[in-house]
Amino acid sequence: MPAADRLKARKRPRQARSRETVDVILRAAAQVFATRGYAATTTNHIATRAGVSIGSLYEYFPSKDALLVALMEAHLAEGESILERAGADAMARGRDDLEQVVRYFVEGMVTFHERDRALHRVLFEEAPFPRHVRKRLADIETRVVSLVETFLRAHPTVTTRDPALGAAVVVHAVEALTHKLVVHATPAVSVEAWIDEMTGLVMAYLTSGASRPARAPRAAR
Amino acid sequence: MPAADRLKARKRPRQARSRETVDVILRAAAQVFATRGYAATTTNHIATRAGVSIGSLYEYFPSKDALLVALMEAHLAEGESILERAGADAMARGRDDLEQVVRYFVEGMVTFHERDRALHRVLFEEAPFPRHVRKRLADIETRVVSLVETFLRAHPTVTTRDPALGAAVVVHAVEALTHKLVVHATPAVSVEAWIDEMTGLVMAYLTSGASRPARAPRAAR
Amino acid sequence: MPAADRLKARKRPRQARSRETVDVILRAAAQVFATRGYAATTTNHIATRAGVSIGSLYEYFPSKDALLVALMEAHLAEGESILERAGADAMARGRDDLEQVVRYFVEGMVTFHERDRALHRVLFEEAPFPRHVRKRLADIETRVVSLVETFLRAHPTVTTRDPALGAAVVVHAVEALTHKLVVHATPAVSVEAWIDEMTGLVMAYLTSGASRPARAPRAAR
Amino acid sequence: MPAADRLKARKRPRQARSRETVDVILRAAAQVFATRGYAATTTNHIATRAGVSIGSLYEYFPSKDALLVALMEAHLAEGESILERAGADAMARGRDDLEQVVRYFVEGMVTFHERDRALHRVLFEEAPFPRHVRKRLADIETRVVSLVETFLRAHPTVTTRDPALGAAVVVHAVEALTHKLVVHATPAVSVEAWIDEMTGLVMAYLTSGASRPARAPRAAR
DNA sequence: AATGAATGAGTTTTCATTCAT
DNA sequence: CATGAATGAAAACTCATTCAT
Repeated sequence: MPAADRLKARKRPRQARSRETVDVILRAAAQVFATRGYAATTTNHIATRAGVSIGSLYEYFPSKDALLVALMEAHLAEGESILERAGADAMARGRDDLEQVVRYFVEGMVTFHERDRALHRVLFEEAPFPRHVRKRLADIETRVVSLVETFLRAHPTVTTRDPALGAAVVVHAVEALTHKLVVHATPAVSVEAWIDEMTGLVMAYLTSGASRPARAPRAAR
Repeated sequence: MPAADRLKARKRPRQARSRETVDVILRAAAQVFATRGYAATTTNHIATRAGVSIGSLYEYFPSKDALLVALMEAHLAEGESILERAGADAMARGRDDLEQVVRYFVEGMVTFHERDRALHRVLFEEAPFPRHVRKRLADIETRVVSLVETFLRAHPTVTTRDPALGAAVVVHAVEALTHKLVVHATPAVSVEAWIDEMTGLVMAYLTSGASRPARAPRAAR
Repeated sequence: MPAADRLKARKRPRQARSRETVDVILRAAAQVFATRGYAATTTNHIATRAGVSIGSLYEYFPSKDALLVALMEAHLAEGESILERAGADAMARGRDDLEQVVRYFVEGMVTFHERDRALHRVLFEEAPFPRHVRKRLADIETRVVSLVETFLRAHPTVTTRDPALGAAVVVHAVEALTHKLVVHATPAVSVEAWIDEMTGLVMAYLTSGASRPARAPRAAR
Repeated sequence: MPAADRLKARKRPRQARSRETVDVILRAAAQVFATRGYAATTTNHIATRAGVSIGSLYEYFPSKDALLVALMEAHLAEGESILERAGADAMARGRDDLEQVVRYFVEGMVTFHERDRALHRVLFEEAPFPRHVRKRLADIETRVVSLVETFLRAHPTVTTRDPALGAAVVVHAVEALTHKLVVHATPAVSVEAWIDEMTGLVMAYLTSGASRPARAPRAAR
């Protein structure tokens, strides 16, 4: 098999039966990866959990990593749809209320990360992804950043001087804080409080005239 | 061997020669883990790179993971010392200048993450750490958070209503953004600009009267 | 299924459509075996190449090796008919011309081997044949040898003292040299030149009074 | 591992212990290949037969085929030394006695093939050799052919018109007939009688003025 | 202490074959 | 009869770890 094909799913299943099998396998893979972590997961574990023979698994996925990639693709697709919905909601509620828009964005991000904490953790912290999947991730992030940038430019309340940089800070800060919240759970703080704080953080940043020109280079370390 | 000992380094080497060997092995381990990733690294690779026999490696480290743990310990120790120095610098320059303090903190964090990007990445994104190491990490973070909290409480300029929550947001935001910056390098933006932005973000947050009481619970997802 | 039946073709197909299917499968098998070699050939490759489902293939051939046996049977049948034709030609042109007879025999052998070099190679050099197929091969060879022996006894020009032994030498020499020529192609020499040489070799042997009584046993090795 | 290295032996063993291990493994491989055939042999069979762990086997041979290649190399080396000795013997006994020289050559070939019939059979009839090993074989054959050619040119008794072609015929005929004799054993005929016949065959060919110019092309088949 | 040969449990993966639809 | 999804035994191979020297 060409090395390049080792990450793609193998068959477009045609019969209903096999589409079911693919689903069962993917669900099992999500569970097992999430529970045992990437390294400790074996294809046999997944097949067993799925109640399917190891042969059937390889019928549809040519390697352990192909399963991971399939899972990631599904996860990202879900993430995009969640964020789109958040965007639509924000517009509906009125684009004038900056804080409301920010809040929807933050909530969307949290929802996305919460969907399946454990799986998310494996996908983003343990999995050895190939270049093209990492690229896909970066692309999505870039797209979100430029959407936010457009929004910032259009909005009168925003005082950020460099909207491109500002958008990057907002998106990454929210993404990273959410990741932290969800993945390395901080049990002391409620999800709602975190959402408030993130909203506050972003609002303060956007309306405080931050994003100033750089000062003196930092001292040698 | 009791399972618990499998992660501790085996010998406190007393003779100079032994200490050298341990260093050589650790340096080799850092390089190989960073280059090949955790899973693809074998103990034999490390031994070979270190110019030491596999037997000698096991003389000092009882398992592959013991190497990783040792590396992490060293990395964290370095991190702590960097942040301590940043703290001292900040105090020296005058605790009144809030922005300067924040800036030192941010710079310290960036310095820490930059030390060895590739190794940092392996340690924090790929490595399967045991409970007690994860705990050690969380403890350090908690310590830093409460230091920051104390500082916030003491500082008159800070308007944050809930200093505990505010400290957590600040520490995690800076940590997470720095991680993002360093590990998933964003080549378009200079390190200096990022430091400015993070400083601005934190300053805006701390001086804007954010950290308000929570509002209505978010809609069902 | 009794093990003994695993090598026989499964159905005598009676309907025209079935016979066609069998042919398609056999042709595909010949191509795939010849191209990829025995070990690297899978029954699925053959079914795909034949444009037939794997289930249908097993409808007609109970195992991978049954395909090989069927191919061999067909190959041998063809070989026998080629040699028979060569024999008939020789008789027609006059049995007195010993050289002409030999030449026809040699040409027949070359023709047989040339039919499908690649398949021939797989069948005779790679394939793991069961006892009864190997026996079938040996039987054919024996039959040819005894035909040649009869001819040698009858022919006045032949000086060979032990016609049985002589016939074996002639048949095996021609067979083996032809095999060499065809399978491990010697591109420098033309097929025609080889035929001449083989004819010359056999003629010289048959008319030189060779096949003498054995001499002293050879030295210990 | 680079694909190219998968056929080379892995380690030059340095310690005496490991050289022994390599020998044990090779001997076991020869036995198992010879007994079970190429396809039915597994690396575990070989390791078990050798009384060695599978890991040790892979310590020295990176693949099943690497074992086969090593065996072939050894076999060919032995073959060359046998034929060299035969050549030396022939020269010693007097280069004038053509028949004696031929006989030594034939005996050398038989000795070579007889060394280990079963292994020889596997090596030459079943084994899927890579290009470079096949090349090595062809090279040796070519070398032998040109030695024989030189001899034929020098010898006054030889009437062959085209010594290059004649040499090829002689070498391949003897090689192929011997192969036939030894591998597909013809139990009815004694080895000594075969040696006599082969000697007679070659003598007749060399002294009969064969190797004539080609005649009319053979009829279309 | 150092060496490196030896170990073998454990993984991934293939593919001939079966059988429900 | 045809289909192709499902099966699972079996094979190659790896690598953390041990231990005789």
